[in-house]
Amino acid sequence: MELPKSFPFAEAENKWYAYWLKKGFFKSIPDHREPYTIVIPPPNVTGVLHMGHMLNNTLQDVLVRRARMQGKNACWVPGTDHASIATEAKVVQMLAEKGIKKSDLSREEFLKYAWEWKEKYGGIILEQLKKLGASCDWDRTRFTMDEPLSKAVIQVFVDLYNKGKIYRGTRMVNWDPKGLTAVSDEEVIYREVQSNLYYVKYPVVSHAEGNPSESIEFITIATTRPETILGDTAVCVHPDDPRFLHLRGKYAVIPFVNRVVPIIFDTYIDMEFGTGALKVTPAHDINDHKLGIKHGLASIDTLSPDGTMSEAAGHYIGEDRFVVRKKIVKDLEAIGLLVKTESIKNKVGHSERTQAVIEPKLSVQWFLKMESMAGPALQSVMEDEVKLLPEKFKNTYRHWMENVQDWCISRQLWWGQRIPAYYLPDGRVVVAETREKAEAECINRYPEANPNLLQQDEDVLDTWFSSWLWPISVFDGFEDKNNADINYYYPTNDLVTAPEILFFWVARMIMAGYEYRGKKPFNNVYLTGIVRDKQGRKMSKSLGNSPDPLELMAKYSADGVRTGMLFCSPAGNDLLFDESLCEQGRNFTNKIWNAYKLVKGWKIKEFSPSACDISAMEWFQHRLNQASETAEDLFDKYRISEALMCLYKLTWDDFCAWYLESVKPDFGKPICLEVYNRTITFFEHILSLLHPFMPFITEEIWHNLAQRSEGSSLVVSTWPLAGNYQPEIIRSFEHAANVISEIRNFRNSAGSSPKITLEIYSEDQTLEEYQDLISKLANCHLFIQSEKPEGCKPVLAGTSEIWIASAGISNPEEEKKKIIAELEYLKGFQHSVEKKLSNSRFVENAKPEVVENERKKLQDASLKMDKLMQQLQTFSQ
RNA sequence: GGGAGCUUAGCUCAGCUGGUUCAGAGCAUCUGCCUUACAAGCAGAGGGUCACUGGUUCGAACCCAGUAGCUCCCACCA
Repeated sequence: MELPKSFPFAEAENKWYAYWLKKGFFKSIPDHREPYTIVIPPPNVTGVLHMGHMLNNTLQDVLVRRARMQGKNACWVPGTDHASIATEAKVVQMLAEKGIKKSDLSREEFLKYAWEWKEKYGGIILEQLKKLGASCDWDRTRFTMDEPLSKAVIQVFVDLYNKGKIYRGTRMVNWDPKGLTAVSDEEVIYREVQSNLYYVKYPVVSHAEGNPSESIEFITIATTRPETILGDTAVCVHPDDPRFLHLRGKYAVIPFVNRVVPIIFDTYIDMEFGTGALKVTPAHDINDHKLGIKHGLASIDTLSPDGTMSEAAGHYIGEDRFVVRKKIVKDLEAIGLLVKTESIKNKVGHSERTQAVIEPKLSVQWFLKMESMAGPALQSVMEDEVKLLPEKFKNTYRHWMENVQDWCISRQLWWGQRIPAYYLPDGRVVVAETREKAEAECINRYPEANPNLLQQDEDVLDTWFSSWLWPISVFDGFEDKNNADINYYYPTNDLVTAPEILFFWVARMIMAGYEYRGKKPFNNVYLTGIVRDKQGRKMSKSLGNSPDPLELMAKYSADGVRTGMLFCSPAGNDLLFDESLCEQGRNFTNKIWNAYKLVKGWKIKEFSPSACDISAMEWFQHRLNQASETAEDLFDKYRISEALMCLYKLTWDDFCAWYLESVKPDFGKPICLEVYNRTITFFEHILSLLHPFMPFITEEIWHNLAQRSEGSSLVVSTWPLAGNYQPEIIRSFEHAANVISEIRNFRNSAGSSPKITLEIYSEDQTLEEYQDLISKLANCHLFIQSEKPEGCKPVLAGTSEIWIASAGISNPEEEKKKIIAELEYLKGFQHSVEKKLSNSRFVENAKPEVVENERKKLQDASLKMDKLMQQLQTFSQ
C-alpha cells in the first residue's frame, strides 16, 4: 500500500473526532480517580470562532488531554454565555431588518424572538470547537440562561440582598440618546476630536441673594459643552490658586437662568487648564457629580432622554443639545459674557452601536457592595491560593482589588435574568425569587399594601452576574449544594482566559467561590495574551485582519493550526499571529507523517543489529528520557510553548535527523526485527507526548503503527513517564555527532560531493563506540589509530582531532583562514580567563568549583591551540 | 492623570539563585544539494555593544539608580 506524501488530515480529523465521541472518551463522571477539571470561559452564544478562541481553547485542550492520559478523570465543561448586550443588539438589528421596532414589542414578544434567534444561531461556536479537536464533555454543555443557572442567579441576588450586600443607588451612566438606553463603559468609544473651548464669564456676587446687575467682578470658566451651563450649580477653583483666594465665600451667577451658585474650592481642579475655574454640572458630568456629592450641591437634569433640553433647563426646551450649543454661544456673545473661543483636541465618548455622542446621565441602578467580598479574593491571590500565571498579573490584580468600586449589576435590557425586585406603586420594594414569594413577603412586611399591585423591576442583571457563578453553577452547586458532581469537581484545576477579563470575570468568580462554597473556584489561572496581527494590531472585523479559523484549519489542518498558535505564545504574552506559523505547524505534521511513511515502508527480517544500530538505540533511549523529563517539567510550570518546542526538536532533530538516519537500512535492504520494534516503541512514546498538541495525526499514526485492540485510542492511553538517563551517554553521542558535522562541513567547504566515501582517522578512543555510526552518517570509513597518516588534513572537533584523507579535495586557503580565525578567538578567550585567574580577589572570593572550572577552560583552550598551531604548520610545509 | 510591565539576532521569544565556551532557541536569511520518508525536504553558514548612562561586585543580560522608547490596565482632561 502506497502512503500519500502528506498527511490526509481532512478525512482523519472527521474520522477520529467521530470515533472519540462514539467511544465517549471525553465523558466524565465522578469516580475513584483524581479529578482534573476545567470550565470553559463561555463564549457568546451567538458568537463565531475567532483566533482568540483558537488560542485559548487549544491551550485548554492540551492541558485536558495530558491530564486524561495521566490517568486523571478529566472533565472539560463547555458552554455559552447569553451576553445580554451583544445578543440583544443582534436581535434588535435582526428585527429592524424585518421592519420591527423593539419599542413596538412587549417584553414577552421580544424575548420570544430572542430565544428563537438563540435556538437558531446559538452554539455554532461549540460546533466549531469540535473542528479544533476540543475534548469537551459535550453532555455537560451549559448555557448561562439554562433554567438551573438562571435560578442560581436569582437565588444569589436574593441572598446577597438579604445579606445587605445589594442596594439601589444613583449613579451616572453612559446614556445613548439615540438608542435611548444606558450603555456600559466597554461600549463607549472615546475618539479624539477637534472641539471648541468656550471661555464664559459669570458675574460674581457676595451674597446668596445677590443681584448680578450689581456685580463689578466676573469669574471666567472654560467649557466645551456650554449647553450644560443651564444645569450649573457651582463654580469650582483650586484652594491654592492665588488668583481666586479672594472669592472664598462668594457666589457666581449662572447666565440666562440667573441662578446664584456658590464658588467652591477643591483640589480636584487642574490650575493649568483653561482659566483654572470650572463650572460644576452634577447632573451631566461624572466628576462634577462627585464634586456635587462632596460639596452637597443640587443636581439639575437639563436633558431629556432623547438629548433635547428638558423643562428643567428653563430655556431652549425641546431643542437638540448640539443646536442649543451653537445658539447659546451666540446668545452669550450677545450679552457680552463670551470672552473667547479656543480650538482644542479632546476625547469624546461615542456609542459603539449608534455612534451617538454619549451623555453622562444620572439614573437609579442596583449595586453589589464589593468591599467585604474583595478581601478574601485579594488575599487568596496574594497568598497563591489561586495562582496567576504569569505572576506579574498579581500586581494588577492587587491594585484593582484594593481600589474596587461597587459593582453596578443592573442593565436596561430585556435579554437576561430579570431583576427579582418588585415595587409597590409608592416605590417600596420587596425582593424575592418569584412573584409568589414576593407577594407573600409583601403581605408579611406591608400588611396594608395590596400585593396585586407589585410591579417587577424592568431591568435585567449584568451578564457577569451569571458568569461569576459559572464554576459552581455548571455543576448545579446552588440548587443542590451537596451533589456528587460539585463535591467531586470543585474546586476546578485550571482556568484559561484573557487578562482583559481578570477583573470582570476571574476576580468575581473567586469572590463567588468563597462566598458560596467557602473555597476557591480554581487552583491556577493561565492568562493568555491577545492575538494580534503581524503589525501588532488587535484583530478586528472592521480591520479585516482576522483570519477565519475554519479556513485556516481547512488549509493547514487542525493540528497544524494548533501547533502554529502555540509555537510562540508564552503565558501572558500577546501572540503576533501570522499565517506562516500555521505553515510551520503544517510542515511539522508533514515531517511526522513522513517519518511514519519511512518506518512503515521497511521490510523486517530477523538478524542481529549492527554496532551502529546498537549505539543509536542506546543513545536515543537516553535522549528520549531526557526530553520527556524536560517536557514534563515545562508542562508542570505551564510553559506550554516551550514544552511544545522541546518535543518539536526531539521529533525533528533527534528522532528524524539523527536516530532514523542512523538505523535506516540501505536502499532495498531489510531492517532487523529488534531495531524495528525498538523504533516503533520510540515512535509511540513520541506520539504520546505530542498527542495533547496534535491529537489527530498522532491518533492516526498510532493506530497504523501496530495492531491495536478494539476500542483503543491514544486519547485514553497512558502518558509515558520519563525514565532515567545518563548524561554521559548523551554527551558522548553529541561528540560523535559533532565529528560528523565537522566532516560534512569539511566536505561543504571543500566542495566535495557527499557521494564520495572519505577515509578518516582519529586517535580518539571515545569514538570507537560510534565508529560505524559516523562512517554511515558521514559517508566515510573511520579508523581509530594513534598515528596520523601521511597527506591527511587535520580537523578539530571539540578537543579531539580527526584526520581526513583528502587527496584532491582540500581547499587550503579556506582551511587556513578558518584555523587562524579560531586561533584568534581562543587567544582572546585564553587571555580573559588568565586575567580572571591572576586576579587574587577572584580566586579568594569565588566558589572553588567556579575557579576550578576556569582552570579547566584554560587547559582546554591551550590544548586546542596547540593542535591548531600544529595544523597551521602543515600548511607552511 | 494613577498603576503595572517591557526593551536580548531581521521576527517571535528563552535565559531560574550574578560564575559551565553564556550570549541561546525557533522562524526568516545566505551557500550547496531534486541523496530511493519528507524541496512542506537535506547538509552547512552568517547574524547581537543584551535600549542608554552611571553605580554595586573579583565578576553584571541578570542587582541598584537615572534617562529614552514601547505596551497594557484603571480614571476620562473641564
